Amino acid sequence: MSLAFGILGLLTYKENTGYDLTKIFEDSLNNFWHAQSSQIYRELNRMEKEGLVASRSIIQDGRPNKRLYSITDAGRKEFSEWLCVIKPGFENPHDGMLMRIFFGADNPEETLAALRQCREQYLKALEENCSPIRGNIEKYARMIPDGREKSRYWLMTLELGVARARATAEWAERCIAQIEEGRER
Amino acid sequence: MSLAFGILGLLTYKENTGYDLTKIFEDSLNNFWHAQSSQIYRELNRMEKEGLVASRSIIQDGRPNKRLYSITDAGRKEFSEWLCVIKPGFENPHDGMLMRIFFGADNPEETLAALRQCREQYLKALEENCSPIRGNIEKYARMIPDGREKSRYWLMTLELGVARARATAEWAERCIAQIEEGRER
DNA sequence: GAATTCATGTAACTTGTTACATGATTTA
DNA sequence: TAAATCATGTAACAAGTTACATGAATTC
Repeated sequence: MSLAFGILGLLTYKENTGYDLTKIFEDSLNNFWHAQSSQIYRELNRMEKEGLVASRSIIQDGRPNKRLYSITDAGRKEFSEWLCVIKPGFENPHDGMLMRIFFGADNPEETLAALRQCREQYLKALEENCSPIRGNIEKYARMIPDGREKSRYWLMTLELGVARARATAEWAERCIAQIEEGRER
Repeated sequence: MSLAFGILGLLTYKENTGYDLTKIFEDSLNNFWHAQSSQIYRELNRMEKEGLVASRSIIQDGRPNKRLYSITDAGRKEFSEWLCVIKPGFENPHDGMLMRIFFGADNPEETLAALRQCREQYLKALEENCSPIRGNIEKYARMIPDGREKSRYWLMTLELGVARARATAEWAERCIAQIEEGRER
C-alpha cells in the first residue's frame, strides 16, 4: 500500500501528472521506494476509480496532452489515517547480494569479488548520489508551500540511506579482510 | 530469481522438504530474504518442471507423507553460474517506514511516535533475535558437511543485519532529537 | 543528425501476499 | 483439552517488472 500513500502524499503538495510523479519518485524517494512509471499509471487509475484522486486533461499544442491528478477529500482522509493510525513495521527483506554471500563458502575468490563490488558500489553511491539528491530536495522545497519544514523530513530519509550505505561498505570491508585472512592460513 | 537460488543453494547442502526449506528460510535467511511456504511450494514445482530439482515421496505412518527435494546436475550448473557469473547489484528498495517519515512534516507528534516505535523495534530485534539466529546457524552447521566453514558466511549475512539495525536505531535517535529540538523553538 | 525529454499508457509476465483446507501427533 | 508441530498444497489477489508503442520538441 505504500506506493498508493506515496502518490497521495505527493499530491497533497501539488497537482501532478503521472510523468511528474514518476520523476519525483526517481529523484527523491528512490532511496527507499522504487516504482516504475507503468506501476504509477496503473495505481493512479485504480485510485481514481476509488475516488481518492481526480484528474483533469490539459490540452497542449506542440506537446502531448497531459492529465493532471489531484487528491480528493476522500484521498486526504485516507492519507491522514495512514499517517496517524498505521505504524509501519519491518519490511520483508529481499536482498540478492546477501543471498549471494550466504552461499559463498565454496567459492571464496568469487565471493571476494562480489564483496569488493558491493563495497565499491556503496562508496560510489555515497560519493555521487547524495549531493544531487540534496539538490533535488532543495529544488522541490522551493516549489511547494512550507517546503523548508517539509524538506527536513525528506532529508531524514536520505540520512538513513547514507547511514546504511556506510554501514554496508564497512561491513563489506570487514568481510573482505576476514576472507583474505582465512586464505592465508 | 534469488528465491530460486536460495532454494537451490539450500538443496546443495542436503535434501529437504518444502516444509524444511520454509523453516530454514525463517530461521536463517529471514534476515535478508522472506518467503512464504506457498511461494516455496510453487517455486519447487516450477523448478521440478524445468529439471533443476527432483523429488521423491517418502511414505510415513502416523505422519503425513513427505516429498524430499534434491538438486539435479542441471540445478547445480545453474546455481554455480549464479555464484560465479552474476553479480547482484542494488535491490529496488521498498521501505514503508521511510515513506511514513518522508511525509511527517505536518504531523510531528505522530511522526515522533513512529520514530520511537522504529527505534524500539530495532533495539528489540538486536537484543532478542541475534542469539537465537546464531544458535540456529550452529545447529545447521552441525548437520551438513563443511558446516564450520559454511557458517562463517552465514554469519556474515547476520552481521550486516546487525550493523544495519544499529545504524537504523541510531538514526531514529537522531531524528527524534531533531524533532524534539524543533518543537521547543 | 542523434539522443534526450515530454507524456501517455498497454500487455504479458513474474513475484509476493493472504486465506483457506486437511488431519494426525505431540506438547503444554 | 487446547495449541503447536508436521506436511502438503490451492486459489485468488496484489504488487512489481519488462518490453513495447507513439510522436513531436528540444538539446547536444
